[in-house]
Amino acid sequence: MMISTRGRYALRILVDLAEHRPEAYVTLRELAERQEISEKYLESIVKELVRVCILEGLRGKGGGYRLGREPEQISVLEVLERMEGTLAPVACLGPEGKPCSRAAFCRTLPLWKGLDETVRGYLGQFSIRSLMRSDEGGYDYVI
Amino acid sequence: MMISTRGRYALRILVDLAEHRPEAYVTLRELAERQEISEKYLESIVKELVRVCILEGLRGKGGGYRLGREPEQISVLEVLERMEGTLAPVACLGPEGKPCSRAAFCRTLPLWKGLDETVRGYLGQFSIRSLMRSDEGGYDYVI
DNA sequence: GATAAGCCTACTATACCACAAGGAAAATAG
DNA sequence: CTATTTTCCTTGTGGTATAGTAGGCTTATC
Repeated sequence: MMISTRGRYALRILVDLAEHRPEAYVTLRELAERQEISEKYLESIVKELVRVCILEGLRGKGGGYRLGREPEQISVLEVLERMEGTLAPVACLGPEGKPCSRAAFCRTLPLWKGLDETVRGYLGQFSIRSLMRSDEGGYDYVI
Repeated sequence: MMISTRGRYALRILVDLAEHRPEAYVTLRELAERQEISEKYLESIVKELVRVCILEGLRGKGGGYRLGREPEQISVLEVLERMEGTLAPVACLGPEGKPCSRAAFCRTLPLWKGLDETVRGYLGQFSIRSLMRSDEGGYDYVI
């Protein structure tokens, strides 16, 4: 499986926050219940999103989490790359990209480079806004 | 990492076989040495490729492995799907696709479906032939 | 009889995944 | 000031998958 729960849950709670009371703070408990995700596990995901300013956290009563930017300013690609570490199909294209000794004559490297570009190009088209139900971009599913 | 060594090694040895003496049988030892892959580990990969008739094995002296089809008839997508089990980005799109209870209102499912189609569309363009070196003289065994 | 695939079990080592536990720190209400 | 709320932070844990390693036995071919 290419996308782990960390990336998937992150997208889901971001869309949830964008759809429910965008300026208010929503508690972790409320998010976890609505999305049917373990509260403690979700905490570790949300922590990362706060760290990179995609989310804002507020402590104390009336606190919780809200989006750090407008939904259209949050790229699906960025969220997934943050949460997954990398989306690169092979290690030599990853962030720690240690150059492979066979790279000069590797028959498959161009294939992986193209795949990487294809995936990033696809995911780069979407924002949290484009995943929302209210959006008119063809993702309007009837419940 | 999205593509494991099983898929990557499989592609590499298929291209290797396509480039070196396409009609002859090549021993596992020769393949392993040339591709710098552990012989025992490669055995498990090759076994699977024989099982699905992408490779042909011949026992005894003069035996080894050769392609079971022409290089242009072997799809990169097929090889990777065989070796990786699935390329689906999320479990609910995989082969054992257990339908998620949230599918009806899932905001991200269309995203994953599109990603799956994008990846399969990209990889479906390539064959083992298209990964072969064809610009320099020595290795170009065009059939 | 040498060679080499085919098949089998078992074992290690590492890493990541999906979560759980408990407490510290900060904000707010009374 | 105290109690409550809620995030923030560190640590641990069981399970699964990856990437091998090791060895032996069978079968087929030259």
